[in-house]
Amino acid sequence: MDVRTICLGILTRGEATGYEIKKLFEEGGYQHFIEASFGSIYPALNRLTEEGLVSVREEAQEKRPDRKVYSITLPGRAGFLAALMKPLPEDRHRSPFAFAMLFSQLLPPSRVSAMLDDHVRRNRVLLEQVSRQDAERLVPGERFVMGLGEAMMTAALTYIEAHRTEIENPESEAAE
Amino acid sequence: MDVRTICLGILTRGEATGYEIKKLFEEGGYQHFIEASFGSIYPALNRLTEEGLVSVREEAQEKRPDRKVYSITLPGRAGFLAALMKPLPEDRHRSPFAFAMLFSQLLPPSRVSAMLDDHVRRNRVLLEQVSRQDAERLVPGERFVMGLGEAMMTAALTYIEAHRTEIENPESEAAE
DNA sequence: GTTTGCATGTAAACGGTTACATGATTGG
DNA sequence: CCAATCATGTAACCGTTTACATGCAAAC
Repeated sequence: MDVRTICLGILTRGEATGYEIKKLFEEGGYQHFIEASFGSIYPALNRLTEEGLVSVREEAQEKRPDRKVYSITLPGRAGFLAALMKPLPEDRHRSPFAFAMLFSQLLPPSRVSAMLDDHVRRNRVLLEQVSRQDAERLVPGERFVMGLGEAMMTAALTYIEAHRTEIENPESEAAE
Repeated sequence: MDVRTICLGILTRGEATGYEIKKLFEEGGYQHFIEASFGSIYPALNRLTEEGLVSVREEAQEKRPDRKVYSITLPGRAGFLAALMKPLPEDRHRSPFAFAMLFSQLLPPSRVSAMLDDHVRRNRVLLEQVSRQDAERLVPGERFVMGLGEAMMTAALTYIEAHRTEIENPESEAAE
């Protein structure tokens, strides 16, 4: 799912600036599944404007930099819907953490523990950000996605806590 | 985690051809966390060879194309370890599926159901591939990672089955 | 007879990240 | 005083994907 489509989707919820879109990626509770950087958002928004899928309104502000507020247009809505109607790209979960764990026996146990701690910490932060969202305010789709993220991260944390000793201690023999 | 490092890691387990490395990504039980295409594997292997991190042995075969069997060298092992000792890139879970679900109320219910079915099916295939691995043969790190993948995918499937009706039926009112 | 498996590679295109540039204001 | 927040943007770089090229053998 490219940044253009993502921006379009966010704008179906209401107008926003590039800056606000980025914020949403950081604090909206979607962090687990989507993200984008300024370097991709701003060009995407400009291109969408050229193509007439969004419109801009420039707002001068005092004591704050000027902002460009983007709104989705009718062709934009149609284009977004069309994008969701064709086959979605596959999900991809790229995990340097999991990759590294594959080789735990080559690493000093302290390094393995540090990686586990780090991963657990990160996951907990994400989980908190999800649970901080006010469920009342969300549409069913959002509730569903956040619940899914919560379920997956909770499962990961539970699993890690239950099994980390198996790779932290260079076990000699397992009694099976 | 770039393809170079991934190839290096795989080769710590024993020699392999580019083709076999790709296979491993498809059937090794890591699918959930790592993948790479031929277009990135072959150039990576060539570069690693130039840099002396791996060595090649060319094998002529009858009735099969010739193959290049790669082995990791001592500098290669050192380089790999060094890569795992420095801070890992963050995990990223990019999910066009989750993104689309955010907008379920804009879509025809049949489309939402189809997306859910599709996602469930894909997850089940992945899960099967993981459980097909012979745990006896795996090192602890591998068992850990596959168990983690299993836990996360199972949690996702369970969640989806329990909550899909909430976005499949355009609920009028929720009784909270 | 067509698809699948084996096997390696290249080139172009793509999408995205990172770093840089600018600059005022507010909070710690 | 320094860091963070608000706010937009560009350019270089990077790694990867996609499509293409080649070709035989076995299985269906």
